[in-house]
Amino acid sequence: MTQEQAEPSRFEPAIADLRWQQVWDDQKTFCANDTSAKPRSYVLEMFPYPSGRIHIGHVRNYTMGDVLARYKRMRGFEVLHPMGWDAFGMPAENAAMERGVHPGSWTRQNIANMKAQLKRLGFALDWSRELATCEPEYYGQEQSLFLDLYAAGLVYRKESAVNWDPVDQTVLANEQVIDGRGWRSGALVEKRKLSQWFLKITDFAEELLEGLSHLDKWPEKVRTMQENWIGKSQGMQFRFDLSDGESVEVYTTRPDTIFGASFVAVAAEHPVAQRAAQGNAAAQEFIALCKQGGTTAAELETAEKLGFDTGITARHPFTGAELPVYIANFVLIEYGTGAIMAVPGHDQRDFDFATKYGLPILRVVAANADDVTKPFAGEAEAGYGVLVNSGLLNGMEVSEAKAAVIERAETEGWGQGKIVWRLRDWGVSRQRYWGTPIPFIHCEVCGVVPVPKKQLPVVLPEDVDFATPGNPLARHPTWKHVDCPQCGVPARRETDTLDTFVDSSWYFLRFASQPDDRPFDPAAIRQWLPVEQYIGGIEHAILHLLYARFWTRALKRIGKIDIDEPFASLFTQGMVTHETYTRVDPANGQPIYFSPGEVERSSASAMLLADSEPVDIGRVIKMSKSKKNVVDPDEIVAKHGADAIRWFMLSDSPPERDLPWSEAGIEGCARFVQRLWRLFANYDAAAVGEDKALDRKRDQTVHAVAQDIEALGFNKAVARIYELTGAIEKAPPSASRSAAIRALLVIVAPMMPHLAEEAFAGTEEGLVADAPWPAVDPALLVDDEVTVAVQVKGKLRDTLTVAKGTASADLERLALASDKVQRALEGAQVKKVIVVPDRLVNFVV
RNA sequence: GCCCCUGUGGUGGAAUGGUAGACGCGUCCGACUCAAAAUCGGAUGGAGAGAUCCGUGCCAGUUCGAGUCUGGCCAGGGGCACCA
Repeated sequence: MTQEQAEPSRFEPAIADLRWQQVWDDQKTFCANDTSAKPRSYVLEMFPYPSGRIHIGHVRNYTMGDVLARYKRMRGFEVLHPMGWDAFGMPAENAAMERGVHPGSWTRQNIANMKAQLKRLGFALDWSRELATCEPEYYGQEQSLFLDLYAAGLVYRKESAVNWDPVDQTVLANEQVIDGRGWRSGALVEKRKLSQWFLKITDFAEELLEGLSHLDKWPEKVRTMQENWIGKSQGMQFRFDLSDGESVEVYTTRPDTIFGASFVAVAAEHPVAQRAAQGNAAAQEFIALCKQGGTTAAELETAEKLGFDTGITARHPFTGAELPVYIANFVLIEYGTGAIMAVPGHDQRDFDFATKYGLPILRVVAANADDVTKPFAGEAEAGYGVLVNSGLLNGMEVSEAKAAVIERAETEGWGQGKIVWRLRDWGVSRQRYWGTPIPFIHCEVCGVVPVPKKQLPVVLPEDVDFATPGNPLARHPTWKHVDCPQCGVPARRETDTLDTFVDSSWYFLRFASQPDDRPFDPAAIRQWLPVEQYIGGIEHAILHLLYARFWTRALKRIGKIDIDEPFASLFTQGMVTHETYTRVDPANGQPIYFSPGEVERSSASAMLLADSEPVDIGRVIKMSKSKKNVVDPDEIVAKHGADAIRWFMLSDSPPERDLPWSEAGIEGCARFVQRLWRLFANYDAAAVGEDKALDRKRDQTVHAVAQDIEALGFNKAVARIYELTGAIEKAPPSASRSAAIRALLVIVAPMMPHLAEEAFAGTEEGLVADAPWPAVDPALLVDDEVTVAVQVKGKLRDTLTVAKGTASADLERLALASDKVQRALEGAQVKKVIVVPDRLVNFVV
C-alpha cells in the first residue's frame, strides 16, 4: 500500500442496506414465480403474532430461513419464502379493553411496524403473498374449509365442560387459569357445560401416529412428544357384574394380570359412584372431597390415594370371587371407562391403595414359573415375566397371556380387545371477538344450519364495545340477528369464534396460492407443497404442528389436496438468551433488574451507568421483559447494520441450541463486516499468478459451506468463512487470490446480503442475489499432501507430512525412522502395526 | 415416577472410532500513533526450565486406539404424568 492511497473506505450499512432493500423490492427479486420451470423449494418460518415489535428470537428464526432461501435460489431453485401474520388472538382484545383501541386497528398498526422492521433486516421474502389471518380474504376462506369439513362429518357440536370466568363472562383456556382463578379477573373459575364446536382429530389418531415414523427429517424429540400426546394404548375393555344387579365396564392394558385383581375402583364422577352416593352422606362427602383435589403436578405428587368402599361387590369373570368396589380419587373419569380393575401386585397406584386399605396383594407375574410365592419388595412389579397363580394362564409369557384373556372374553362375550387414545377431539369454540366467526346459524325450526357458501365471508362487525365484560359478538345489537337460510324465520348467528390455532393450521397452503374465490388452487399446492424446510420454536412441538398435520390430512380426506404431511423437514431453533443484571432491593430483599442499556459491562464485572456502582451479573436466561435482559433489534440494526446482526444470529452456537447475546459478540460481527469490506476492495481482476493452496482452500470452503447450509449448520459455515478470510488475507496478490475473494463474496451473500451486493456492484453487472453458487473443481477438494499421526501404543508421538496415497509400507518405514518414535519404543519389540492410509500409523508393543 | 436431550479451555463451541480444543469472543504481549480509536502481528487447556506428563462430568468396559461405542452413576435442561 502506498502513502498516497486514500483511507480505506468503510462499509456504511445505514446507506447501503436501504439501497439494496429498495433494489430487491423494485426488481421483485424474491417474488416466487408460479409458472417457473425450475425445481421448487418452499422455505417457511413460523409466522409471527403481531405483538407490535420484532423480537430478537424472530430475527434468529428468520435469518436462518433467509440464508437457506437465498442459498436455494443461488442453487437454481424457484424459491417460495413468504411471510404473514397470525393476527387473531387475545392480546388485541386486551389492548382494546385497556386502551380503548379497536383490536383491528391495533393489530394492523402492529403489522405495519413489524413489517418495516423485517424489511430493514433485508429478508428475501415474497411480500406479494403477505397475508394476515384477521382479514376477511383469509378467514372467509377458512370458514369455507370449515364448512367443507362439517359436510364431511369432521366437525360436530357437543356439550363440554369449560373453564368459565363468571366476572369476565368468558371461557378461559387452561393456561389462563392460575390457581383456580381467572388470570384477569381473579375470580374463582367455574366448570360450566357449554355447547362447543369440535374437530374430529381423533378420527386421525392412528394415521397421525403412523405418519410420524415417516417424518425422518423431523427432530426425534418432536416426534416423541407428539407420540406421547396421541398416546395409543392397547388393552381390553370388559364387564364386571355387580352385586346390585348392574354392571361396570373397566379398561386395562394388562388383561394378563386379571387373576391378580383384588378390587375394582371407579372415579368419583362415575355412575356407580353416583348410585352409591344416593342416600349415603359419607359417600357424598367423599365424592365432594375428590372434586376439590387440585390437578397441578405438585399436588398430584403428594396426593394420598384415598378410597371409599361402596359396599357393592364385583364378580370376577374367571374365579367368581366377589371383589369390593371402591370410589377412588386416583381414577380419572376422562380416561378409558372411568373405572379400573386394580391389580396391586403389578401396578404401583393399586399397590399404594391396597397397602393403605389392607386389601390383598397377589402375585400373578414372576421372573420364572417357580417364584409362585415370592414376596414383593415394598413396591409393585410392573415388568414382564411369566404368569403364575393364574389358572389357565400359568406358564404363559405376558403378551401370550394378554391375547389368551382377550380371546376368552370375546368368546364368552364379557369383554373385547380395545385401543384407547389419550388424544381428545379438538374443541375450537372461543367466546371471543377477535377470531374467525364460526359460520353457522341457530334456527329454532331447523336447528344448526351452515351459512351458505355464497354468503361467506361472515365478517366481524367493526362497531363493538369492550367496556363491559363478555363476548362483544354476543352483545352486539344487530350482528347476530339473521334469517335462517333454510326456512327464513328469524334466527341467531353463532357468536363463538374459532381457536386461533385453526388459522395457523392451513396458512402454508394459502401462501402457495391465494385465489379470490377459493381457499387455494390444488394445482399450485401440488407444485409447492410440502414445505421443504419449516423452521420455528420448540414451543409449538405439539399444538400447532399436530393441528397443521391434522388439517393437511383432513383436507386430503375430503379431496382438497393430495399430500399427507405439510412439512417435509422441521427444524426447531434455540432461544436467544442474555445474562441478567441485578441488585438486591434493600427494602424487601427482592432482586431489581437492570437492562443492558443501563449497564456498562467490562470483561469481569458490570456497573450501573446511573451511579457507577457495581451490579450483580446473573445467569444467562431466555430474554424476557420482566428480567429486563432484552435487546431491541432495531437499536442493533441502527448501530451496526442488518448484516452484523444477521451474522451474529448465525455465529457460534449451533442453531438448535440457545444463543447467548453479548455486546462484545455483536461488535465482533460488525468488525468482521468491515474486515470483509476491506478485503473485497482488494479484488483485482487483472492480477496474475497461481496459488494452488489457496485454490484448494477456496473450493473446499465453497463446498463445505454449501453442505453446512443444507444441514442448517450455520455456525460451522461461519467458522469456515472466517478461515477462508484469514487465508486470503495472508496470501500475496495473484489471480487465485482474486478468484478466492470473488468466491468468498458470493458464498457470504446469503448471510450478509447487503455487504455482498455493495461489493458485487463494484465489480460485476447484476445482483449477487441472482448469481449462481460458485462451481467447484472436484480435483481441488482433495489435498495432495496429508499429515499422518504416528502413535506408539495409541499415544501420539509424532506426525508425518507425506503425499496423499503413500503406501502403507512406506508410511511404516517413515514412522519407524522418527526419533520420537524410537525414544518412545525404547527398543521394545513391536508386536503389531496398525496403518490407516493417509491417517495414522500405530505401533503396538 | 417415566421418557428425551446436554455435559469439552476464561467463554460460545469444532472434531466420518484415528493429531482434542478448528473458528469466534475475551485476555496478554508487540507494531502503528504525540495519544486514543481503528487496524495489523504474535501468544493463549493445566503442570513443568525442559524432555515430557495430565486433560472432553464420574466409574467401569469394548478396541491397536474412545470426546465419539456399551453399561452404571452424577449434574443441568426439557417433555409427559394418578393415562389403568
